[in-house]
Amino acid sequence: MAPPVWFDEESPKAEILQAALQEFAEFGKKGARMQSIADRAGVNKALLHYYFSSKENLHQEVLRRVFSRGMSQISSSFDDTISPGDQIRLLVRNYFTFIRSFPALPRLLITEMATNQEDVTSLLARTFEQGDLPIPGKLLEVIRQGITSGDFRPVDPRQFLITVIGSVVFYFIGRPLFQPVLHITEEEAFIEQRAAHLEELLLAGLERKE
Amino acid sequence: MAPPVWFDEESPKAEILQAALQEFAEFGKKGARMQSIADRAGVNKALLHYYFSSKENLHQEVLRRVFSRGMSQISSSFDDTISPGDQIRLLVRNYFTFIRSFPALPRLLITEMATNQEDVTSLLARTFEQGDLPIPGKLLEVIRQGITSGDFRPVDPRQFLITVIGSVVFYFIGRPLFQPVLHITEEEAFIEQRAAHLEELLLAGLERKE
DNA sequence: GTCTATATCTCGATAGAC
DNA sequence: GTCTATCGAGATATAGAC
Repeated sequence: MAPPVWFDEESPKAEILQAALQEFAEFGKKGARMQSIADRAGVNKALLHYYFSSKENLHQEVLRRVFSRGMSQISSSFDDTISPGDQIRLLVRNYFTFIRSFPALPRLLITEMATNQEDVTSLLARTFEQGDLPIPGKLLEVIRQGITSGDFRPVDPRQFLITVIGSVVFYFIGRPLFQPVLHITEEEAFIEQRAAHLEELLLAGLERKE
Repeated sequence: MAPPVWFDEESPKAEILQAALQEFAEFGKKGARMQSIADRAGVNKALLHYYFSSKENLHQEVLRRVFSRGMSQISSSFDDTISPGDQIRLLVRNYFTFIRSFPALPRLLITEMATNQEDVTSLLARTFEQGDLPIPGKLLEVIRQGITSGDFRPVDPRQFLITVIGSVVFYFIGRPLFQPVLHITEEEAFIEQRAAHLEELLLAGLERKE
């Protein structure tokens, strides 16, 4: 699968950001090489420093942009006119589709969460300040609605949120591992199936039994 | 929470392994520093090379030991005399408890999966050859049982497996992030609650509605 | 703004005394 | 077996020409 284009301007700056995104997602902050980023971007290594002054700073810039971009994309997942159950379905489906469209993103964030907790936390905090995050804000709200309307079991929305993100994201992190171990032959089909599986399983787990 | 002791012998070798485990879990293979491992272990840096010759090799040793240790611990989760539903409950509960007892483990493996896929894959392959892994082998079997007995919906066991691991593991990866963002004040209680939540949600999602 | 050349630094690894 | 001292590779960062 060809890497999706996130920074598609034709300026060198955009090329560098795109290349850096790839490199960081693949090797993590420490593992990434400035030379390699320069090569991918087709520019000189010194230019990276001209535009972003340091590797540290470049990394911050990439995270910041990808993150806010991702958030706004998720926002479109909500539709107040449908039932809580359908809203959850829609959200899971859209979140899955979004992550699928950029499978390197979970790795980028996970690696960051694992090694550089403060950075991500402060990044999140800053994003929070700029406006409401649909996740978790909106999701939590929908679950509370479903509980009061009697559609859902009385689950802790925070727990459910973590479960959704974890189960969606995890496949794309462990992908190269699952393929051999679980004998996944046709991956495209398996991924399609996974979207449906999560939608069904998570909703069934949430709904009250009658 | 104090880091659990995995290599509790008092030999320098064990001290180094324990320290390396912490360091690798925190920073990944590339990010880990031999000097820092030596400091944690309270030994000289040269000793690391004396015992393990290279960073690469030390890393391999840590992964190998932790992994086989973890696997044997999970094995005790199965009990053929109870219903498929209860077996799943038990498995989720035990798996959760195990991960909880060593929260650095997910990070160790995830960081590895994210940046160094080949290493983990080959490690898994080798573990496979030595005998059956309870996960996935035994879990897949239980699910198939439950489906034929009519207790479970006809889910793909592989999908369910990924969902279980992902949702259990994810909290411990993102922990430092969730606390501020989700306003988790009493973490011990939240973790207890999470075990119950996963048990309920995953089983409810799996069971056939009547 | 973009390049070449080079300085500087970090870190894994080794040599050698004890 | 354990330490001190140091080497050398590889990477970030900068100086300076164009």
